[in-house]
Amino acid sequence: MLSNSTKYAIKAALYLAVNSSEKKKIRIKDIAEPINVPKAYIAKILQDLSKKNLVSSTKGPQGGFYVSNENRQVKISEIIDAVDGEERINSCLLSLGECNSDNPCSLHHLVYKEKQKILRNFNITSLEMLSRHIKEGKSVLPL
Amino acid sequence: MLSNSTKYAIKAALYLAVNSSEKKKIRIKDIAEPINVPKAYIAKILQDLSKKNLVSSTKGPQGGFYVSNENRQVKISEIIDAVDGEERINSCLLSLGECNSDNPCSLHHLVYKEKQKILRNFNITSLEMLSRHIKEGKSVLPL
DNA sequence: AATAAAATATGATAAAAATCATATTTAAGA
DNA sequence: TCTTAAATATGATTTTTATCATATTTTATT
Repeated sequence: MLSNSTKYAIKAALYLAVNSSEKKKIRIKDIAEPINVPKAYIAKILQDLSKKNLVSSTKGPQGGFYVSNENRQVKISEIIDAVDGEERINSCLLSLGECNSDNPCSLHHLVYKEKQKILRNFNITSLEMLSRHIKEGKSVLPL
Repeated sequence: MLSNSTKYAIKAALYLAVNSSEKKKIRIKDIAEPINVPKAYIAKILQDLSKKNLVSSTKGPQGGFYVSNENRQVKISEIIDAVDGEERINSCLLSLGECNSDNPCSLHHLVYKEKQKILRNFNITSLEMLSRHIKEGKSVLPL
């Protein structure tokens, strides 16, 4: 459902949402370790997210990655789409080109309602909401 | 969510459910073309399914693959588990080792109810049910 | 201005998944 | 019993994904 890269992207973005701010930037190496993702790998992913303005960064001494107040409104779906592309998560389970209620693949009716709900949840849930959740101890940022 | 191999496995099993019987076996090459999957690739997958008694086969002239009446009761989940392993579809979205309502990852509450429903649908839906669906024109076996 | 600390850009390597090829085994039919 | 048609077993190749490495650019600090 989600690629490894997207999982890492979400973990990193959430880590930043919980631990960083405009005034508290975090260096690659200080992100990689707590979320347990190879440094060079998460660097590349964060660079992508930064270029797409989903997280923020500054170069040079005292630089690093962080989430701005704008970034806090970024939705989970935006991160997924940025890393995996919109195709992947929307595609038909059996790879039927146009799969919808008028032309459903054989598994369509087993999943489409639930899939719609999940996608909707991704669309309405922001980094801010999840980071609050984590800070309140209601969920866990893995590894 | 599903690997390519599992998609092919489901397509092939459904093709057999619709078109084969104990008396009408179908050769690899006559399956591969209509479902649009490379011959050698679908051969390997069907051999696996056959070894696990999810579809049936006989060697030699007049041989081929088919679904027995028993096979018709095989559930979609059995095919998925046979090809991808049970891990894949059950695993946490963020790869949290033990992810459940007591120890939820940050995305858990966005997906778990819907995921349970989908898994349940896979557990209760048989090849027979889907092949009837297809024969009635209510859904489409892709490609 | 010079230095050093950070991200950035680019690309190389490794691992996994998908795809392809072929020699072997089995069983029907002549 | 011989031939032939089929699956089976095994493994090679290709493509994609994940991972690692490094030279370049930017910017704060001295």
